[in-house]
Amino acid sequence: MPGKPIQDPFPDHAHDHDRCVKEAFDRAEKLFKQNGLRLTDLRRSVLEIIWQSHRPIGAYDILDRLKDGGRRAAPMTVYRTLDFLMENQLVHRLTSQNAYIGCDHPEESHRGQFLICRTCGVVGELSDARIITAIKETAATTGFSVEAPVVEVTGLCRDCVELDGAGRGHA
Amino acid sequence: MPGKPIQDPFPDHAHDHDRCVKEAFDRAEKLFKQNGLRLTDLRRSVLEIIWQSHRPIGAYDILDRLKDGGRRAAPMTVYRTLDFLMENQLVHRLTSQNAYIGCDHPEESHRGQFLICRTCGVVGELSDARIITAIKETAATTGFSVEAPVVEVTGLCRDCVELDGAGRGHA
DNA sequence: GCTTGAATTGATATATTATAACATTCTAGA
DNA sequence: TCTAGAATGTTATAATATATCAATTCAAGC
Repeated sequence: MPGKPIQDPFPDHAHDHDRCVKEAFDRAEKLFKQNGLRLTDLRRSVLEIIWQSHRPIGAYDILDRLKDGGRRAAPMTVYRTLDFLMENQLVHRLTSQNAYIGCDHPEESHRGQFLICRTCGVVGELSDARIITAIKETAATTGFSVEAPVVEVTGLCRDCVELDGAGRGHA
Repeated sequence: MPGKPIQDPFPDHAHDHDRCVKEAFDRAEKLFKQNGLRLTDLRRSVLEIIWQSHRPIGAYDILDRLKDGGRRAAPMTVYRTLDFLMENQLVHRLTSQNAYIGCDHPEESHRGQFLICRTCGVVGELSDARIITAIKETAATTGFSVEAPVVEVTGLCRDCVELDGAGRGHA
């Protein structure tokens, strides 16, 4: 069994998730400092909730967890915070899931392409030039100029393929 | 100015839309006959409403038009009918728009890739093997097995690019 | 420290999209 | 004609998202 490559976009079921979270916060803090943004308690909490797993989470689930954490909150609270985090590329919205996922490279402006495991729910983000090129060139044959490609792919992740889609929970 | 190629997936702003509608119905009738499905008044009406333009239409807008047409209807009526039409590939759902669009090749089981013009709202459907291949192969590098790729691309269509995004209404 | 304006958050209401559950009607075939 | 299954009607509600205005907090300059 080969280990997970360094640059593998898809989190292994047995990876060190605490490290993911720590790195996500480090990146966020750096980004906020650089851009003069405020990393408020609310934003920090929402980001933390989103990074509790590699599964997309819905706005109302985020809301519930905020309340569990003792914070007064309404839907607007969550949506506003999500909008802010998305503007700064710390979070992406998966339109096919009505749910939100953390992004591990907020520095670069991008939309990303997402692999969503049907069984375990884990999401991996790609940034593949070949996919984008194929879309742009195909679109161009009909004169269409691409601005915002949405690519969200459901299927089975490496680990769930091995389990033949039996599935099991994990971070 | 070159004319629109025969197989162009993107409808020209000045195309003969009556012909689109007629052909859509011909295809639907053929499909229903072949598969022993019932092309009821309701299904026919919904299909007709959807084909009134090449722009995606929301379920509640369909509902309104059904009512305008003198039909009693509730949201369920529309959603059930949409589900049926989607099962039979006569209609696709655009997840990024929460809206529905007619499909001109229901014979083949497929998901399609969509070009959505930000300005005029018109949608063109692609079936490009290269895009799918790029997605599958990239996914495979991380062991991910693709089942249902969602590709929805917003941008500017040929006509709106020429107008520099000024836009104007049409079928 | 104080003031002030902008950013952030709170709070209330409502819009939009979609599904659940059960009743009734229609239709094709025995 | 009868009947079973398909289709539609009906009512209620869930799930997702936005609009609006008020209150609070924060950072910068005085």
